[in-house]
Amino acid sequence: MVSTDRTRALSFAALLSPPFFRHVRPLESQTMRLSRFMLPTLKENPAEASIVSHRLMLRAGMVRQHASGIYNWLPLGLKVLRRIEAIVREEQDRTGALEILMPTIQSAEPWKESGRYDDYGKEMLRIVDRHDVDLLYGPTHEEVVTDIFRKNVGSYKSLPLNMYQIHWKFRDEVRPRFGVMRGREFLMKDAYSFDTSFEAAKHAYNKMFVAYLRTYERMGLKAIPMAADTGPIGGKLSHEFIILAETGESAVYCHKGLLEKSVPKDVDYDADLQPIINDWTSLYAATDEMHVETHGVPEGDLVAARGIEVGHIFHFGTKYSEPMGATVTMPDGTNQPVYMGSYGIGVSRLIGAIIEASHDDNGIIWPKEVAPFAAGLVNLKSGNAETDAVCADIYDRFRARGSEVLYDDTDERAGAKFANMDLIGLPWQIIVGPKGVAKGVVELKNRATGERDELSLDAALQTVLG
RNA sequence: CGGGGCGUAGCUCAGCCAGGUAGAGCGCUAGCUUUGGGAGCUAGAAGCCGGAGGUUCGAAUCCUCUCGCCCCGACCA
Repeated sequence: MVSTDRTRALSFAALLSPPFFRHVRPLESQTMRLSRFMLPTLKENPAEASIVSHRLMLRAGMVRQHASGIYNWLPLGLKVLRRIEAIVREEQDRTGALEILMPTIQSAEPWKESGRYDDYGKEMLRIVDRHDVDLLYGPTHEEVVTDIFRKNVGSYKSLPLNMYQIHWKFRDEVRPRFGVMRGREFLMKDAYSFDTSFEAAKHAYNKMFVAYLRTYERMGLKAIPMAADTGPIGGKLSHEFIILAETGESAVYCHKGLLEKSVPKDVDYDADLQPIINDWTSLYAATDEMHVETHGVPEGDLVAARGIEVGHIFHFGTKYSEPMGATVTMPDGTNQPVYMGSYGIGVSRLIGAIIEASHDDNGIIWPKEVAPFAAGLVNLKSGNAETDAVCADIYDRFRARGSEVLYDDTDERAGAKFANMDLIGLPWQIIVGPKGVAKGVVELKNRATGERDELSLDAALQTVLG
C-alpha cells in the first residue's frame, strides 16, 4: 500500500511521541551494572595481536577487528574514545577554534585542483559512484576545508580563523598493524588555520602547539614536540608530538631536559606565545629522519628512545590557498591568498599510546582523566543481603554525584572479578565483602599502586570522587 | 610492495607428514558442591576443518586456484 500524505504525517507524529526518545536517557538510568553491560573479556591472548596495547584492548573487550586495520568499538572502548575526544575538544575550543564536520566521502574535484589527486598515491581509497563521478574516502581534509573557506570567507576581517573537526579518516596503509595504533580507519582531530600573513599564521601555529602540550598532559601523557619532516602535506614549519614508549614505531632523540619541562597553565591564547615555544624548542629533539650528528647535545644528556607519534602540526603557507584560489580582500583592496596550517591529533591512536605507556602484567592502568569509569565496584558475594545492600547504596551515591562506577553484580567468584577489574584498569576498585561489611568498612584498591586500604564508606567515596 | 607464516567450536590450539566419517583446554548452558586473586564434579550445546575446483571407493589431511588474517622489512596521524 502506498503511503499517503496523511499516513506519513501520522507516522511522523508517532516518531515524535515519547517512546521514540527513550534512548535519550539521563545518566541516572544508564546501566553501569556488569550483569547488563557488554564486556567480552578474554582470558587468553588472541593470536592476532602482538603488541601489548592491542592485546589488552582485545582482552578488555574494548574493540574487535572487523577487517584488517578496521575496528568495531565496543561499549568500554567507545567510552574511552569519547573521553579522549572530550579533552581534545575542550582544549581546541579554548584556543578559539571552531568545530565543524566535513564529509568522510569527498569529491575528487578539489584534489585535482590542489594537484594531490595524482600525488597522494594508493593510500587514498578511491571510489567511483554510479554516475562515474570520482569520489574518495578522505585521508585528510585540507582540500575540503579550503573549499569551504573560499566559498564562504572573503575578507581579512574574518581572520584569524581556525576550523577543526573530530572525524573518521581512511588511509589504505600497505600494512596495517599494532591494532588501533596503525589502523586504516582512524579517528582524528584535524584543525585548519587561516591567516593574512606569515606572522599571524605563526601565532595560529603556536596556539596549537601550546594546546597540544596541554591536551596530552591532561591525558596523563608526556608528549615531546620534535622537529619533523613535513611529508606530503608540505610546508616548512612542522612538529611531531611524540610519546616515548618501548614499542614506539620509530627511533627518536632528545635532550633529557625536555622530559622535565612543565606544561603551561592558564594560557592566554591572545598573548605572545613565542616564549613558550622557544622554551620547548630550545633543546634538541628530532625524529629519526630529522636526526643529525651535529646536534650538540652532550653525550650523557641525549635520550635515544622509541616514540609513538600522537600529533603533527604543520604550517604550509599558501600551498593550497594559491592553487585553489582561497583569497581574502585586504584593507588596501588587494586580494591575497591566505596563509594556512593544519594540525592533527590521532584520537583513536592515542588509546593505544596511553595503554603502551600505562599498563602492567595484569592489564591496563587508565589515567583518571580518560578512564571509562571512575571506579569499579566489586560485590564479592552477590546474593548476600548485606553486601548487596551496601553495593546498592554505593552505586546510588555515585549516580547521584553524576559519576560513573562499574558495578560487578555478577555471581562470578572473587578471583575472577579481581582479575577482570585489573584487566580493564579502572583507577579504583571498591571491594565489598561480608567480612568488611561486618566491620563497617569497604576496601579501596588503587589500580596503579596496588595499595589496598580498609575505609569507611564515606572515606572511600571521598577518595574516589574527590 | 618484497619476504615469511597461519586459516579446524566464542578463545588458545592438537589432528595434516604416512587419506578412513571431528578432538582437547578455556569459555558457554544446567545441576550439585565451593566461595577474598581467573574453583571441583556431573551432564550438555556448539564446527559445510576459510572458499572453489580436482585426485580418490573415501579428503581437515594430497594437488591447483582463490579469499582472508598475522609477522619481518620498505612507507605513514
